[in-house]
Amino acid sequence: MLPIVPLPMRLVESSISTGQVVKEAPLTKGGSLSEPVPQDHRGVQSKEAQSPAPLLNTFQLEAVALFVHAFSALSLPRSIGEIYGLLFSTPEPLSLDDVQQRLQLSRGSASEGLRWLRSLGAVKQVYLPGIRKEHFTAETSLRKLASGYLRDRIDPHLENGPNRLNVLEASIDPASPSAHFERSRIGQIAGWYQFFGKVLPVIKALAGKF
Amino acid sequence: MLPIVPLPMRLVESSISTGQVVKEAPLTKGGSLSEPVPQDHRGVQSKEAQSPAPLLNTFQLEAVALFVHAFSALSLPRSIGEIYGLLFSTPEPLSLDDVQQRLQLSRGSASEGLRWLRSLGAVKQVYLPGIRKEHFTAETSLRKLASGYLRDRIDPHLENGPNRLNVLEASIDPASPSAHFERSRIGQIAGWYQFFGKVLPVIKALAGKF
DNA sequence: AATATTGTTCATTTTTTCTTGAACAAAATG
DNA sequence: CATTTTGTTCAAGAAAAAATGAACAATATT
Repeated sequence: MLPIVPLPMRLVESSISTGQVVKEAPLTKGGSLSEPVPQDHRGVQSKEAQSPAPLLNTFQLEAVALFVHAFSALSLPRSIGEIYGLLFSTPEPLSLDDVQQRLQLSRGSASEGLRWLRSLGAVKQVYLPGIRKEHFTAETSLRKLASGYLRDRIDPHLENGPNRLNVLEASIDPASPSAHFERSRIGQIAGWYQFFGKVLPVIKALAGKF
Repeated sequence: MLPIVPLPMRLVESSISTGQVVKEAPLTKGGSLSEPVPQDHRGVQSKEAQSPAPLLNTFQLEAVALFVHAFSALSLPRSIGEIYGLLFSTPEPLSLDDVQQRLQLSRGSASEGLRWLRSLGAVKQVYLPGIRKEHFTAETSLRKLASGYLRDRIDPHLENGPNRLNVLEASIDPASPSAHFERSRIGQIAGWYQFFGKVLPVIKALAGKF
């Protein structure tokens, strides 16, 4: 129940404890992200991989593993972590096709994952002159990452706060012996909302320095 | 994909927008948590419900709905939110059986849910003299709630930080043209860890005041 | 305008997570 | 020490979430 510290490991298994660098890629069909091809640290070929192995270098593999793991702390899907990790660890902007091919994702996952990351502000579009495909890079400013996440996933909950408190208040039967207790609970929740209203801006502000 | 603001609604549907108080309880078999029985705001009968309807009063129903919703923001299962919501909205300590019956949960869910909440520090055991069953109440101190959550779900990730950075560092091929870029990325991540190391204590401290 | 390229949507399938309930363990009672 | 009461565990089923891939839309190219 409730994996406190989930350890996702479908595409890539981090070498964090072993020292080895690469494990396997148990995909439905596809091949491994690292490959037979021994040491190949070319950058990113933004067009087509020609013969056998479009792959990730060891740094990219580890980065992907790291972000999959970190994102899982927020219960975000593996594909999201993979995409962000790849973009984060790659100097050049990548296209949808690049992402899809290198991570062996479906087109749908790559598209929706990129869209989600973009809407959060975790991925930026880069316009390359003379190139039709959209390209993307990772946003690495903690301020933007944090505020995007908080804005999309937390703020909406807080905005409903006052309304929710009213509903709770209205649900109290004044004739009930527990009415007093219930009102005190509402006060408790109101305090929590205050707390979040105070602390979220602080977090966003502090994040600006990193 | 990724419900930004999920709206769980299996047992209880909040009346937040409509003004009505209670909807339905589409359980596999069980009945509604509120009942035919019109207005019944008795407290909590800590022993056995005699005839037709062990139920929640309107305040409890709304509280359960609120916490199910709030917990879903953290991707916690509905049963957890229900249990916490019930304990939060009930003056008297409740036993495992109380919880199970009132929320129409399985024994397993109630037991594991309570255990998880206890381990987090969100639920306290209350020893009642002369009563064998363990009884529980909700912990409402934000400091305890927040620090328990952060301790269990976030801290472990941060503790691995240095190790993960080493792994990343080791994965860089110094001969690669991207080695410089990769090192800068590692610096970036190191900064993030610093940030969390700074901000988490601040959060815990601020929470102490609520 | 026909064709080719690029990107999104969404019904299905697959995977993961949650819930259930019965079997089991532990502790107290008579 | 047999029995009852209380609580946990875990295999199996149900539900929810995520991934897939083919159909579709939108845009650019010739």
